[in-house]
Amino acid sequence: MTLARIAARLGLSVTTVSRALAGYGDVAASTRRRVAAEARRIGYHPNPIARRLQSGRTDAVGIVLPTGPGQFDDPFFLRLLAAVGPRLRDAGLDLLVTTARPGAEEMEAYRHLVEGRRVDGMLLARTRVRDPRIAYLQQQGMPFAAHGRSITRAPFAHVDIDSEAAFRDATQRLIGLGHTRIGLIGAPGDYMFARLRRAGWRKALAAAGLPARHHEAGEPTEENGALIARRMLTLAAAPTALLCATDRLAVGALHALSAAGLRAGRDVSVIGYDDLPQATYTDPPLTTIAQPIDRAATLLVDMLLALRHGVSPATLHRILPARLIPRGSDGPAPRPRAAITTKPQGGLHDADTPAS
Amino acid sequence: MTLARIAARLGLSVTTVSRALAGYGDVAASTRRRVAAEARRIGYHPNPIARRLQSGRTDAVGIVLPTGPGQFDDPFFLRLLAAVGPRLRDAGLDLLVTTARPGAEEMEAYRHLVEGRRVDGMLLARTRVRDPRIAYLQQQGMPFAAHGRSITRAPFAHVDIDSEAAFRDATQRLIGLGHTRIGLIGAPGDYMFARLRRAGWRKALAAAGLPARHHEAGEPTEENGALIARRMLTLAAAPTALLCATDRLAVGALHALSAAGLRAGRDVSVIGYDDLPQATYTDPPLTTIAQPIDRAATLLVDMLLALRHGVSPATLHRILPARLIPRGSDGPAPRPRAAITTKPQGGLHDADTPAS
DNA sequence: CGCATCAACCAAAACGTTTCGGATGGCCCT
DNA sequence: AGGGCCATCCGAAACGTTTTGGTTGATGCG
Repeated sequence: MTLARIAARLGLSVTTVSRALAGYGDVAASTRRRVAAEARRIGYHPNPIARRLQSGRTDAVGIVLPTGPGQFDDPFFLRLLAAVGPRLRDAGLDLLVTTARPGAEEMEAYRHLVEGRRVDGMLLARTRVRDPRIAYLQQQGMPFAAHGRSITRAPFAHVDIDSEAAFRDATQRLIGLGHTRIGLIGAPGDYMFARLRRAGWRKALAAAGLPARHHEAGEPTEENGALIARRMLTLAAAPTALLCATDRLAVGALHALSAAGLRAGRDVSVIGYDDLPQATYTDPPLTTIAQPIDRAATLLVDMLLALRHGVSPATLHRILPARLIPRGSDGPAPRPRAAITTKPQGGLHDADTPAS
Repeated sequence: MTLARIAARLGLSVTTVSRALAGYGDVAASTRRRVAAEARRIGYHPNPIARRLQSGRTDAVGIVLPTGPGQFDDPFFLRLLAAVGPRLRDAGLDLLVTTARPGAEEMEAYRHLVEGRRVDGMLLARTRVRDPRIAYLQQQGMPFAAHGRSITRAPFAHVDIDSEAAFRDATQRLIGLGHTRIGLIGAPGDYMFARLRRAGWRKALAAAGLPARHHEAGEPTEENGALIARRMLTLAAAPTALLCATDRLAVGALHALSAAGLRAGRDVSVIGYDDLPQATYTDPPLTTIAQPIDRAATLLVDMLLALRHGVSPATLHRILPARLIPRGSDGPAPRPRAAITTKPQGGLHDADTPAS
């Protein structure tokens, strides 16, 4: 199983066996063949540990999955893993996955991977506006590529989705459908994606001369979606359309609507973001925004490889467009008064009870 | 950053520094303190690669995530990762994640991890009735713990959920509610879990003297759930209850119901399995079966640790109970003829069109 | 014939750790 | 004084690879 074994059996030195396998020119073709044959015969696989010790690289990249309320089964990360997996494989890189709750535990996980010299590259996602992870990695000089932007002094390699444009377009679409009171069910403002989506929504409203009232944010869970939708719908001049920062929020919002006796897509329009598999199967099917996650994953890995080849992070950044997928949960604004009349104050609470 | 550096600075040998840090008794307390102080000062972290080379272990475990149609964003795996992460961390084990489509690519992924000596333990999930991965790992002598049973010659470490009992109970519950035609929307029969759930369903029906008609299986996606439900509901004596092997299938089934103008929980009962976060937010909320995934993850890691300590796989197996979570998608069987009358043959197709 | 050139091979060092088997010196005991 | 014991320390080997800087012997050439 080792070079030494092959060398002994063939009466060669370890050096020659190593160089034969590595394809160096200074070994006779006949010898190379003998070595290759013997290696295949005994099922030789180079010991990656020994190789790493000698090369000083780990050929592994790390990623820390956030766990905890509202995060831990966010399909986004699984999709990212699935997309990033094959590309890393092609590049001969292993993927080390750690889980951590955001906060202290999270930074400890990064330290474990970085200072513990377990990886020589990191992937990170769900960037925050000021992201301590990015600051840390930069300070440690650890190469990394991020899914998402952030506000930093020094540039860093990243791919992001132009979700600002996506939300601007979605908002304009709703405005085009006659909506004038468009609420935003957002995600916490320290997430960069949340901020961008909010900006898109705000700008579209501003451009149309409409006020950006009705904004509330929460961790992107169905529960929060339902909670916030419920609150918005009981407002005096309730929104007739709800733009949601994620599909999970949107699913919750849809639930709140039907519990309140409102028909999504008719009484109130709802648009989400992510295009989860379930989005096709809500009632009505969810109009949502799909992001090119495979493409983003490929780019992220490419950037990581470029960084290892010494390319400066400053040149490595790409913004990809998202795509709106019209389905059934949005539609023309209801006749001005109708929406308000349809919304029964008490009905909300009635409908709430049996569900609990 | 190395032992040698500390040794040089302190005028000690590498051996002594190593033993001081490792807590051996043959180093003076004062020396130990000096070493510890210096290590902290320069931020020493032992190089795991060097350690691995010398110990012959990798202190890493691997898991291969199935990707591909219907699999790739199955929240089950993310939940498993999240649950297994902290336990592995506590045990000082790294987690290496690979992705692969089931089939040839999958076995190659296992070979990469095992023969490439990247891990010294494997976790595997979604076992199949005859599982080539298990056969391979056993033949290679690689320790592993599986989530799920399988039919093998030699015993192997595993945790499983008693989903047979769960499905038996769920079926009995439906029978108790007066249902006599209970369909099963299953998963492909080579998945062990699919077989167990089907067995539970069958046995409960047999015990009640009811026929086990209406069974069809597909990869557990919403789409297949909808497809199969649609087909079953157009049958002559259509089932009044649909037991689904997973929540994703159930979500699809719910969609098919409402598209056909049938009310879930009244006209047709639906029960799922997994308790996905969305399950609370379907319309009506999905009655489902929850599995103790955290507990299973803990046990899996414990088993892996036991295996490393030389415990025989034969003693390592646990079956955990699942728990039915009643919500709104099941209810009393409709009055005998009513159900059939309510189900409009043509309405199905009508309802189908706008959704596509 | 003597020298340069070239093809083919190899010994040894290095990566950073742990561990085996001592070595050293001080102390107590007889 | 001599022996034994103990506390403390250390040299060297080992893990398996890659790389550096060779050596060897044959061939070509003037």
